[in-house]
Amino acid sequence: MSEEKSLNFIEEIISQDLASGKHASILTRFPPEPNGYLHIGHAKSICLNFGLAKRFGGATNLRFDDTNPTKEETEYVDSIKADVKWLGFDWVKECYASDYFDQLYAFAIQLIEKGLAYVDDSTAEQIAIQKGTPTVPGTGNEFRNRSIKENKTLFEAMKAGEFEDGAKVLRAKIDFASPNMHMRDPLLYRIKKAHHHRTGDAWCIYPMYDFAHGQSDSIEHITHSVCTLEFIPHRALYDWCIEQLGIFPSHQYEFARLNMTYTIMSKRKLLQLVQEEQVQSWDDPRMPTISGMRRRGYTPESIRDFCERIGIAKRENIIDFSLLEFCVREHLNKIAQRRMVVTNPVKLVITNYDKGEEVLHSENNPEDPEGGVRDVPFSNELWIERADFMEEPTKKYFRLGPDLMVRLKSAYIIKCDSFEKDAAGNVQTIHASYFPESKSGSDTSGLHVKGTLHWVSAKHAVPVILNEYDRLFSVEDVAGAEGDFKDYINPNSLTTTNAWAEPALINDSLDARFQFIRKGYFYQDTSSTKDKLVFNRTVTLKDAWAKEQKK
RNA sequence: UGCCUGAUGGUGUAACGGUAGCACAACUGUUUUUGGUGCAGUUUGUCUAGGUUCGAAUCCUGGUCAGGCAACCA
Repeated sequence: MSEEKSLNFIEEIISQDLASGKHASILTRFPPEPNGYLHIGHAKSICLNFGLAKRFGGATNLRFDDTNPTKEETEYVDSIKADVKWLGFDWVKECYASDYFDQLYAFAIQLIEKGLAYVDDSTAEQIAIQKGTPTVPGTGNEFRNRSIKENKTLFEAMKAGEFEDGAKVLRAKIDFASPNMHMRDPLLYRIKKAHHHRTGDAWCIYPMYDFAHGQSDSIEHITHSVCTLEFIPHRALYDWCIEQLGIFPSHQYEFARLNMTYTIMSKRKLLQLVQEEQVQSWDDPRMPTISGMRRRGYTPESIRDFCERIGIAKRENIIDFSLLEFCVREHLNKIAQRRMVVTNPVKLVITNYDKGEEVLHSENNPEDPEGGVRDVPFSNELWIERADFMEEPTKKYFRLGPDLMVRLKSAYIIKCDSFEKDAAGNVQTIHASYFPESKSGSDTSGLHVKGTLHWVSAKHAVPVILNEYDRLFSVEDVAGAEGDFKDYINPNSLTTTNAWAEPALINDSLDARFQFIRKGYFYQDTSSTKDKLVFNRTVTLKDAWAKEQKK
């Protein structure tokens, strides 16, 4: 018997609702506002909502919460759809709150007729003052006593465009003494003479979140409406609207949103980074956006795995970025094609190699026996990493140095005989001799070495550009840090370098995943072309040597 | 000094009155033609004070701490 994975608290509720017959099947929804690009926090919500439906045999709607025309754009709608699809999920219906504007308007009229909503002429400031404070009850005002007839006439006039923005609002008549601020006569509709990305200029009044979200859930017969913790105080109002309107009783459940170390999860701040050109775009590979992560080389599988591992609960959390990195490494290790790329090159001459050149073979993925091999040209002049040579090797240094031996990956064991420096004192050329009988795959030399280096043949190498990324911010808890979050931007979050690559990369497919041996996982950037290959580093390899060096 | 949430190793997350488990991180060892991978192992935890009980992370009471709650945003 394998142990079943325990249910999170929402799965617990659903399984009880199904068992008790409260619902025959479930319907969830993912309800983004199209005012920005989706980020990894949304991925958590997407995996939750679609995952719930998948697990319990239900379905999920994609619904755009587009009730604020001044912030929303079609560009965002398109990117959101692309991101959800890329993550591997399909919605049963594509919905828009704006599709319900007529229905929502009718609901408002219904409330007015029940004496539960009124038109208020107060200014925003007056309304704020009259609301009181969390510890002091609100007062309300004379507009609260308007007749049903007058309210209806006024609301119709609002819809007809007879008033300017801000001149009037529609409010629910609930309770100014409520300890829940959201129940102190919340706003239902406001006037905004703005162009909507879908309804154009058909409307000049738009419903507030609280008068759109729950009703949209209800109209679609959403059984379990899952949102984040900050909406807990809204639930009373959510339920109030549904009850007063007598419509399908959707229920809201709340879980803690995702926070991660060294990054931010606020759409507003993300937008700021884009607008102020701290990053290049929404899909800059340093961004925690789904599109940024895609461009950087993260796989949908690894993001889904991550969302599975972080779990769902109600307590605030901040997840180590290293968990995400673990997830992507774990997947990429299994699927990435191995290639050799040298970034900071130094010339290695094999003095006793007189064959000129030969073609060697190297496995594409040691994790995958079926992965096959590729041709790798070898010659007497190679590029190796400068960091792989030390004039005066320290203890535990397994690489090259005077009289030291290493294996060249998939080639031969070599021994360093001498080296030359330039005028500035930098090592310029390393001379070595090779052992012909140590050839990979048919090694009869009996030699054993601790280090294996990657290399490229100098005359066969092709130039590539590497974008190597570091964390976007220099502190763990960016949102919790004092002052402006932009003060913590890591100035070295992007390093672009020129490198030499083995020629196989030229013919590799555009969306292939690579591991550049001993360097990390890389993915071709959207700007990459055959003439100018550009790779983004998705994530480094674990580096035990770097840790050792710090000691 | 209102209301609402919440509190389990460094970080997450389980345990539904009965052995505090799992993952990541960290650290050992081992394997390895990637200082990668794999494998084996180690370290670290129930906010606090009482109470109920044979037995409490779990139930009760008080306290402490953290977060949220006021926008013509969602």
